[in-house]
Amino acid sequence: MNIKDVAQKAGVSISTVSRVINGTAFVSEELKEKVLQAIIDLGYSPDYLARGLRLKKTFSVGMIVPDVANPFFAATVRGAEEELRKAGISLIIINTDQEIKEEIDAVKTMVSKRVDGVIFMGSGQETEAVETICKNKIPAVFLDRIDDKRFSSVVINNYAGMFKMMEYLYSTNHRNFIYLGGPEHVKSSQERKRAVLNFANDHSDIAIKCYTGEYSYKWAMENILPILGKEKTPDAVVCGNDLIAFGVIDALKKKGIKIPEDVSVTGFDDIFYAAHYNPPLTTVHQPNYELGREGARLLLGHIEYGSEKLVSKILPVSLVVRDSTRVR
Amino acid sequence: MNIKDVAQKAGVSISTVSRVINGTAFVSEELKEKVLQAIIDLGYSPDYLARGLRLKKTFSVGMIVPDVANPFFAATVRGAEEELRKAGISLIIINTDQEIKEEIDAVKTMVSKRVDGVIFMGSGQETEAVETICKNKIPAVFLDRIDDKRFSSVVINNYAGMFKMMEYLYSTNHRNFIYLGGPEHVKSSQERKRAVLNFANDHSDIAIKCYTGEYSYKWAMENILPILGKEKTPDAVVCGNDLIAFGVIDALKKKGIKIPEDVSVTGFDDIFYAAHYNPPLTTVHQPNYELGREGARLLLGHIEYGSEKLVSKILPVSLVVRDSTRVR
DNA sequence: CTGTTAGCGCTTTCAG
DNA sequence: CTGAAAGCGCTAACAG
Repeated sequence: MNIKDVAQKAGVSISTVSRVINGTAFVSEELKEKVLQAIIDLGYSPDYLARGLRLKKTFSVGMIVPDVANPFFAATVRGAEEELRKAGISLIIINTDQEIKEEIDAVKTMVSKRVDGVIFMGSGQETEAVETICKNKIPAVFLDRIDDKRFSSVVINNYAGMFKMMEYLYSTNHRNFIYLGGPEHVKSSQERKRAVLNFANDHSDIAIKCYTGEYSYKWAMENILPILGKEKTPDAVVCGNDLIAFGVIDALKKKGIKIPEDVSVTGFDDIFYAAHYNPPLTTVHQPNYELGREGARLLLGHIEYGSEKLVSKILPVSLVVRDSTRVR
Repeated sequence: MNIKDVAQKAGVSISTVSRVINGTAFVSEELKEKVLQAIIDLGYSPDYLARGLRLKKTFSVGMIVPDVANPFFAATVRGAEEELRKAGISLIIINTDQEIKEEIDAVKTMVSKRVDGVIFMGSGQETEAVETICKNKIPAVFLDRIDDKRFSSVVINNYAGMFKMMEYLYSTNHRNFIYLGGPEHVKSSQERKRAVLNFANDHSDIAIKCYTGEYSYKWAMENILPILGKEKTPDAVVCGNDLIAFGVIDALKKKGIKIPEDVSVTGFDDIFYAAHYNPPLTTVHQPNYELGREGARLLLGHIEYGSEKLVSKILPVSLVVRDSTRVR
């Protein structure tokens, strides 16, 4: 079932069929009618592979993401897919678990698939992967991670978010902090930590201890107690993201420590569950869905208009005060 | 940059290059060496479009899913992607929000993209979409929805899960129920409701009222209070899924009704947040990740081995008792 | 063991 | 306004 069959059935040439499908040239009403009818009769649908081969376009973009099962990334994927679909482009996703080898493989796959562009949410150590993208001149936009002058990116204002959080905690009389951050090599993680540190530096009455590890529930769960063991109990445990905060909360609760009565705990991301956790989490809201949308839009700009203009968009965040913190 | 360039650089014919890439025939060590070197020097990677056009394969499968941003589906997508990736196949996802029109469009896109297969999580009313899949002879497996004799499927044992829940509640002296279920036309929803009804029928001392709507937090939140207004307060509100349960919990809490002291609330799905909700939710655990994996495996069987054998796999579920229910 | 060649289904000159 | 034909990059006969 191909364009030839349609042409035959309609009694025209294949070029005519192509022309009515794509509207690339005028075709007399009469022939157009016949062709359209033949297409319906045969249930024909054009082969995007062949078209792509010819046009050097695949009408698909790849999204490289740490883990779709993580609610944080899921929303971003959804935003991107929706925006792309509007433009008639489909989304291929690959999960990397932030592993460098997987990221490289993912990019190679994208290259072979000849995707029209790539949306990349990387580990922050994706140098080889990035080089491959560069070498193959694939339009790409980076989300909330690396900041590489050669690419467009959209990032969330991690620094400002965490700074706001510190301001709030300070204003509610928290002075003694433990900071539990994400991986050292991840951009967002660095920014959040930098904000905490800078704020602390500006206030001589603040005491703070920083630990970094993974952006995960499990890591926090396993490490907060040992850490707490060797520090004096803080006023607040400030966490690099909500998952870490959840781990901290659960570990502390199990230990009989009350939140927020004994210690305040804060997160970052405001994933869906944050509002419903026990206790509801004070955190920084970030527009994940928007992140995906904006990324897709930027990429579309590069693809459709071949826009060479690099854009770095910064999405604003906002503080959400709930019940995991209290005035001291 | 194509196979011809490589051939030229290596001083061999394109077929030789093709042969070393695909290992489809013996090539002398000498030439193989040269070709491999040329590939590296040029940074060549084969064009899957062209290969696909020739082979009539795209090495990609489509996954049609209501909403990746929904944690329930996200895990399934992840499971499928992982399994598929192992087999060198990539995953194209499309969100439909369970809208029939979107489902049909999604299938059409898949047809045009000539995906090697489709994993479908539909609304339950996807007849036209299904017909299109049939007509185009696309290998497909259905997940947790429709049960159509023409396709393989993997479903979660919804009936057994909800039945277990009712048994548990009955054994803990709940007699008066309100059931808040998902959409009438969704298979999983029907099964869950059927279990509730059957159980109730077998026990003359049970009183129950059933309401159905959407599998969503919002719907539950908006509807539970009006419903409660016209019924006498039940021992338990049994919900079609966790999202509904969350909505119910939040609505009741806001109204000052205590859970589980005043009324027990149960969910279904055991999404990540269920364990951390306030209160932690008694629910039925289902293996979402496994669902995706199994679906992918079945599909791979159909694609790779052209297996015509239809398989219907039923994944077991288990009851998870937490703190949103109490013995009465 | 290696090279030549014919398509896969489509778009797009180039003629008419 | 319409058709014939070339060619996108690749694989797989077929011939040597």
